[in-house]
Amino acid sequence: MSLQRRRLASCEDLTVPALRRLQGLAPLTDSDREAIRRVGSYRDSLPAGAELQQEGSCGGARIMASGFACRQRVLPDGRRQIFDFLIAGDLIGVAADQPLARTAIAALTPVDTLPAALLRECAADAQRFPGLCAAVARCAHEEQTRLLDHVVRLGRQTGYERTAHLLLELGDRLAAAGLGDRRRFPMPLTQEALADALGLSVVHVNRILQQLRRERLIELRSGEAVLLEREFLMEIADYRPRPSAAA
Amino acid sequence: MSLQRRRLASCEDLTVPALRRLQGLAPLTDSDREAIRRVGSYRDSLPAGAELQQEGSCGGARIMASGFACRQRVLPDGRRQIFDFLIAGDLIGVAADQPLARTAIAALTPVDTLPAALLRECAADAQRFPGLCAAVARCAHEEQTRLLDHVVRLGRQTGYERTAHLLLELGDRLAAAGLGDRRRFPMPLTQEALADALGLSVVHVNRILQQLRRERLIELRSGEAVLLEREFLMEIADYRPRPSAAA
DNA sequence: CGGGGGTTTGACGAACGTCAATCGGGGTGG
DNA sequence: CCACCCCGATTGACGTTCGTCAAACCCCCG
Repeated sequence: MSLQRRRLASCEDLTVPALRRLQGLAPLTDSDREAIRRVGSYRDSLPAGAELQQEGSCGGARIMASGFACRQRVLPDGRRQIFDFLIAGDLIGVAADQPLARTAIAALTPVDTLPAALLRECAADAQRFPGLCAAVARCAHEEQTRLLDHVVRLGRQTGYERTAHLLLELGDRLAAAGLGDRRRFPMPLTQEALADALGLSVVHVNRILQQLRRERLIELRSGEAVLLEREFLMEIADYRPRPSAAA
Repeated sequence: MSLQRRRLASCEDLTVPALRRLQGLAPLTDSDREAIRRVGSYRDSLPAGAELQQEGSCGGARIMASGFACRQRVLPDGRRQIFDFLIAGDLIGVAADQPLARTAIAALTPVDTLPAALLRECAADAQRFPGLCAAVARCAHEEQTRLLDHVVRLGRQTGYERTAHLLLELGDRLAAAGLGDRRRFPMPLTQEALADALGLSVVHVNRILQQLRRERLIELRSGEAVLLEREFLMEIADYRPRPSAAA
């Protein structure tokens, strides 16, 4: 495995996105926060393309600290379908019983994860870590909600609508993780990754992006996306942010 | 609501499909079986088109006794996406916490359901009803697994492959519920329902079915489907039955 | 004998995929 | 510093899949 584990200097705290994310899902107590902070002493770095988890087997619990990954399935003839993207603050293998949690996971960019075996224990102890438990449940919740949206996108929207919808969703999620805001956020995904998520070909995704640019609805360059006309995009895509609760 | 509740004559036992189905999911004890049988004293009959549940709100717990229903979402412009079909023996609103369980449910044919509030309580009491609990969990499990398969179908398979895949899945499920076998089973779904599940237009579904018929891979008439070349269809659709466990 | 919902068919156009070539930028070795 | 290279982005040409419109058909049922 091309995995690199490093002890962290205390200055670079990779638990920040996770804290921010989980706090957005449920109110956290001090002990909740402390439990999350404790997992931040090591990180595992993986290169783009690495497989974080195989389908079926559920690896150890982890927190995404940086980079982009995806849940995916690869067909025998090489076709790939991406179920969902994973970004900083997302939990892996904490609510490990459901099928969605057992999909294969692959790194789309270089990825840092924090091994979080502790979290799994804490998440089973609702007495001492009420906020953490709620947040973990809500995270699985949101994943499933996104999967439902994904089905509608793939089944009943055009490529143009799908693309707009996905960009809006990514913007909201990244903003919730503290990476940029809903209008402007990091977008290091290749058009191939987008295509495999949207059920389109790379060439067609490229043309759709060109069109969105020509129409001055988005900008997309050097790893950053700008949604110039966010409101209009929301209409096009029939995008309605799902309530994420908490405060 | 166009709901009709009737007391049942003891001769027509509508719990049979549920018993058969749940037994296939987990070994049942006598008390498990008894709990299931007890819900069978009333049935609610709904006509095709009726809404069993609205999106978001999770109605009372029920067991599908007969007929076909579906989980669905309708877009503001009228487009509809079907997430999953519900058949005899399927549980509704028992594992009510996950988003998938809170989708809208509509009857596609006349449907009988058994009000099963009792079941929800039993399913929370793992001491007295171990098999029931396991079966309920596994039912939710299978639903999510089917949703993942559905995403792959919609995103990465052609209409032809999708259709074959869905027919195979329906055959396996109906056989597990004791309705026909995997080669020959009831198929009262309209082509419009198939289209809304497969993300295709009615016309295109019709042409795909015509082709499958011309190629002598299936027969489909008067509410019954026959998979003439099941093995070959499985290859076409890259269909692999998911392990359903138990015995 | 109508009527209505579902199915089937044809004609046409739009959405999307494939193939292939080119372009462009960042990294790397000389 | 520069040439090279590689991966991803872009573009054009062309073919297929799939959607839409509209009409006909069929069957079941009242």
